[in-house]
Parts: sequence; structure tokens; C-alpha cells
Amino acid sequence: MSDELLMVRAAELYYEDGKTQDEIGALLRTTRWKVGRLLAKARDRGIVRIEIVHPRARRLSLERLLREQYGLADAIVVPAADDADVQASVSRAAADYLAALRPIPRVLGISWGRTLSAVADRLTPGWANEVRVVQINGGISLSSAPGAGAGSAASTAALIAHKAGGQAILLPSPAILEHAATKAAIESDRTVAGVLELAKTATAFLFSAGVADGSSVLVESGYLSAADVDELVQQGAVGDVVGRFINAEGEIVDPALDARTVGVGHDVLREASTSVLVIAGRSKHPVARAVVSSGLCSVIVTDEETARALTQDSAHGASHGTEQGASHVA
Amino acid sequence: MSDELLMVRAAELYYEDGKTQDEIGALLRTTRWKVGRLLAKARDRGIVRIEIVHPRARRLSLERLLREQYGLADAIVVPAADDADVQASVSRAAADYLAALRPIPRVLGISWGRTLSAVADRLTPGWANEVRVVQINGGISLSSAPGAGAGSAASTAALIAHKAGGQAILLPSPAILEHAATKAAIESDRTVAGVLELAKTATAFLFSAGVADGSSVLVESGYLSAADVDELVQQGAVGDVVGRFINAEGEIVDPALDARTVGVGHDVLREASTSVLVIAGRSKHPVARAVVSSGLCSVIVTDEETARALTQDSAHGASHGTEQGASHVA
DNA sequence: GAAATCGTTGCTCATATGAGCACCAGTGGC
DNA sequence: GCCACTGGTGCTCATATGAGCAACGATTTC
Repeated sequence: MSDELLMVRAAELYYEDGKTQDEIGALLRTTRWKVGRLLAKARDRGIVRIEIVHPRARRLSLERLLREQYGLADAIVVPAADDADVQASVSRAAADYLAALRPIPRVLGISWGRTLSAVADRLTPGWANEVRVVQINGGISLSSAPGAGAGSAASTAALIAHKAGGQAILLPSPAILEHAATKAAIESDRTVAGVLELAKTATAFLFSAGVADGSSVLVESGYLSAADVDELVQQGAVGDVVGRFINAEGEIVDPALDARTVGVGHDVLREASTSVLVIAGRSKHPVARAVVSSGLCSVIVTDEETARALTQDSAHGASHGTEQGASHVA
Repeated sequence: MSDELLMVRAAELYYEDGKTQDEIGALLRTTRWKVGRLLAKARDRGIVRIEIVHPRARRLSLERLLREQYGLADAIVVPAADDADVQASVSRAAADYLAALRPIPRVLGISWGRTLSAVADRLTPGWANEVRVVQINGGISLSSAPGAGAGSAASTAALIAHKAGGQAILLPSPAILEHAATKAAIESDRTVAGVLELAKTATAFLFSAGVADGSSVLVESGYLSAADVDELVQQGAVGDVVGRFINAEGEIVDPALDARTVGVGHDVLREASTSVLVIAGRSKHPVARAVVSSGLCSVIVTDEETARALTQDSAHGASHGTEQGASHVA
């Protein structure tokens, strides 16, 4: 009997029939040690597949790979849902993660957008006490577009703060201004400067990233035109983080535009000990890769498919050891 | 945390992360015993799914159920293949089973048809020594239809015998005759009678079953017209075994037709200690059920889907104990 | 209110299992 | 031919795990 077939028989008898390795050894005319090794080989060759089917399950092996490949402090990967509620699972996972985050942040910096709004919705009331939730990029002054509804910048921060019995500190400024001078002026204003100062002292950041295309909230909110975004893409933009557009290397694409953007800079996120990226969906794979490989986040919360894309693609700066993440079954 | 979620967490840490139950207990603030119970529950609730993916894998748990529900001596169930090669897997399994059959039959009775031909093809040369392979139902005289090719009745028996270095004994008679009198006459012929006598002494039988519709080999070979089959269906026929049509209860549908059919009767199969039914495909579920629940076979070789259909449907004579077939993982 | 019953919990103990190690057989270089 | 070497094999031993059991608490039943 071929070696592979032997593995199959052993696996059947062990996992399906509940026989002990010793019994299988007798049945297959070998020793129990050989059976043990056969089973081990069957497992990592993928002949035996062990899967945990549950919407709230996680993919610990992928998480480990992500941490190792990108030097992240933590990674949360939820299974790819059959339908399109990846967004829902991921934002719930992010809410769970935030609630379980220790030490509980006293000041939490957040961005805004569809994803953050979804996270806020799923947060358990009472997830923390006395947390000050600070907006880290502008976006409240322009009236929200019809589609945005209640999920706009201000209400996201307010909701998160409310559920923690804390206080929301909004950034009273547009996301992007028309002139760099105006931006400088508004940032020097006491109110805005104060908020930004506070934001920089945040003990944790929670943000998502946008795709550089017409679907961006920045376009939807009217800060940018579709043409603007097209040009950014020409320059290599893959998406935006807190309103600032980056290329695949995580670098600011258009310094001039960046100089008109209000909010904490990427350096703050890079230096923070806890900056959590929440990101889901196939369209966001390129941005996710840019963020994660340029060290913009220290924690990622994402879906299985994105995680696989990030780990399988070798086009990232493979500086960290890529140790075998062999899964093990007792 | 809900109980189910606790199971999920424990399963993740155990199966994905390779942690010990003790460690998980510490992590989840419980005892290792509770973790063990959580894992057990997760397994039989199907949250943890352990699957063996291999074309030659078997479904031991289903086999056990089949044996118990129908009082079979043995059952072989191969996984449902993604594509349409269920036929191929099942016939290979049947060939394997035949080769592994102990005691090695000295006289093997076989039927003929597409399935048996496929089994013969997959049999390993040298699977046995000195086996006499006897045809148990007629079918060599009419020239085979264009489609049947080399897989006709005679060549199947010859091939099986050849691969065992044995001898094929063909039944020199049509499958179905036009008049009962002719049938009686031919059966009393010394040659035919001798073969039938030998067939009755077979130590093992290997056969398949046909569906009662136009696709039947009996129609294809010209023994019956489509209209004949329609009428049989009217009378409750679900399919044929060795050329004899049965209803869902396994009873002969049309005694007059049966009296014109040459070959060993169903009583011989029922009384044989080893009569192996090889059957695959959704269209054959009804016949399979009829054969299996009426005791026409003592061993079944089939695909997962058919096995599930047989076990799940409660319309069979549930005389045998249906003990829990709980699968177990150490 | 008392009793009975059921499911849960933490335990003891026997056992199944994996890690680590010495050893052997085949294999290829010299 | 000789010798290092690799890959597999059977072993010992520490450990992880499940079966079984007694105690407990909750819920139902009278």
C-alpha cells in the first residue's frame, strides 16, 4: 500500500472511527509510533483538514503569520463569510478587540468612515469607562452626503464615547482645505490645535483606510472630485489613511495635497504603540498591504481573504522571519 | 461570553494554535476539564469539522450507520467526488474490496453491466489465484449495442477471471427470452443448467443494479423496449438486479417477465453469505434502497451521497438498532 | 416547603500520545 | 571498498487527555 494511502487509512480510523493509534497500528501492521507520524504527516499535508465553522471564529494560524511577516503587535483574522457580511464580521471583531484592549485607553484616537461607523455600532455599551474619544482627522463641517446618513464623522466618535460613558472630542475642521494657507491658519487656531495636541497623546488609535477610487468617502463627502482621485491614482496612490493618500510603499503621494489635509500625520500613527487598522474586503487589499508593510499600524483586524492576500503575496518588505506556522493537533 | 463562543475560542486555541487544554483553561479562566468538555461539544455540534480529503478516503461513520441500519455484514462508502467520477471511485473501491475479500472466493458469481465492467477494469492483476468467475445472469447472445463496446457481459467476466489467473464461465443464454417456455427449455439444457448450478455454489457474488428507465442496459441491449420499462414502472418497478425487476420493497414486480429471465434468482443472493452490491450515483438511490432494505445484498459499496440518502431516509424497515455513530477524536 | 431529578463541576486515575534519542539501512562520494 | 550522511524506525519517558465518579446547585414536582 502506498504511503499516502496509508496516511488516509490511519486518518480515517483515527478521526472517523475513534480508534486509538495503537489499535490502528495493529490493524495496519505497524507500530503506534509510525501511525502517529503518519497522522502528523496527513495533517500538515492537508489530507486531514480541521476547520472551525462559526461566524465569530478566528484564524489563529493566519494571525500568527501576519504578526511574523509584518512585525505586528497583534492581528485578528475572521473567517471569510459565505455572503457579503465580511464587513459585519470584521467590524464586530474590531469592536470586540477594542473592548478587550488592555490597558484600557484613556484617550482613543479614531478616524471616521463607513468602517468606523460599523465598528461603533457593534461596540458593547459599557465597553470602557471614562474614555476620551478624539477625532484624528477633519470632516465634520461639510454636510454629509445623502448616503452617509447618521454614520458621519461626528456621530461615530459620539457613539463610541457614549457607549463607554466617556466624552467625544471632535475636530472642528474640514478634512481637506482648498489652500495650504487656510489649513495652516485653522491648525493654529486654539481649538483645533488643542484637539490635535490631545490626539497626539492618544494611547490607542483605531482607523480604517479608503480605496483610491470614486467610492471613497472623501469623494462622497465632496472634499475631492473623481478627477482629483484619478490624478492621485496616476501618481501611484492606492488609498488613504486618515484622509492622506499613500502609494504602495506607504508614502504620501501628493505632498501639496497633504499640506491641505487636517489631522494628525502618519508619523503619529507609526510611533503609537497601539494603532489598530480595521479593514475588510477584496477592494482594499492593496491599501491594506501598503499600510501594513509600511508600519502604519501595529494591529490589524481583517478578514481571512485579505489576510491570505497579505501573507501569500511576497511583494512586501520581507524583513521579518517567516517561520513555519505549522498548526498542531494533540 | 456565551457558551457557544467559548466553544469556538477553545477550539481555535486547541486546533489552530496547538495549545494544550490546560493552557486554554488558564486563558479562558476555567479548568482544563471544562475545556475538554467544551471541545467535545464543539466537535459533535459540528463547530469543529474534521474532514479527510482524498479520493480514496472512506466514510467510516457512514459505513457504521449503514451496517447498523440495514444489518449488513459490511459497507464501503467513498467520499462524494466534486466532479462526476463517483462511478470511478466507487468501482475502484469495489475492486479493492474484492481483492481484499477473505476468504478468497473460489467461485465468484458476477452480473454484468456498466458498473461491473468498470470494476473489472480497476481490478489489480493478480488479485487472486485460481478463481472461477461465473456469470449469474444471461446476456451474451445478443450482439452488444454500439455504445457497450468491449464492456459487454462476456468480456467483464473474462477480464475479472484473467486478472486472477482464473477461468471465466459464461452463461450461454440471452438475458430475457420471449417465451417462458423457451426459458424453461434453455435452462434445462445441460450447459446452461451446469453453469447455473455452479453459480448457485458461488462463495461470493458481485453485482450492481439498474434503474428502471430507458437508460437501462437491458433496453440498450434490446432485451426490453422503452415501453416495456414504462409498464414496469407503472407496476412499481424501481430497477433491476441481475435482470429481474423489483419494486421499492425488493419484490419481483412482474412474475411473468421474471419467468422469462435467465439466471440465478434473488433467493440465491439473499441466502449467500457474501453478496456485494456496487452502486453509485443519484439516479440509483431508489434501487439501492430497495436492494439494501430487502436483504438482497450483505455488503454495499457506494458513494457518500447515496449512503447519506440511505441512512437519512427513515422509510426503510427500521428493525435494527440505530445506535449513535458519534465520531471521536482523541 | 420538601423531595426528587437533572445537569454541571472538580476531581482521581488509567491511558493515549508526542518529544527526544539511539540505532539501522540504504546511498553516494571518494 | 569505506565512510559520512540522511531518512526512517523503535524505543523511553514525561505529559496531555478522557472516563468515571462524587458532590453540588438548580429546577421541577408533589
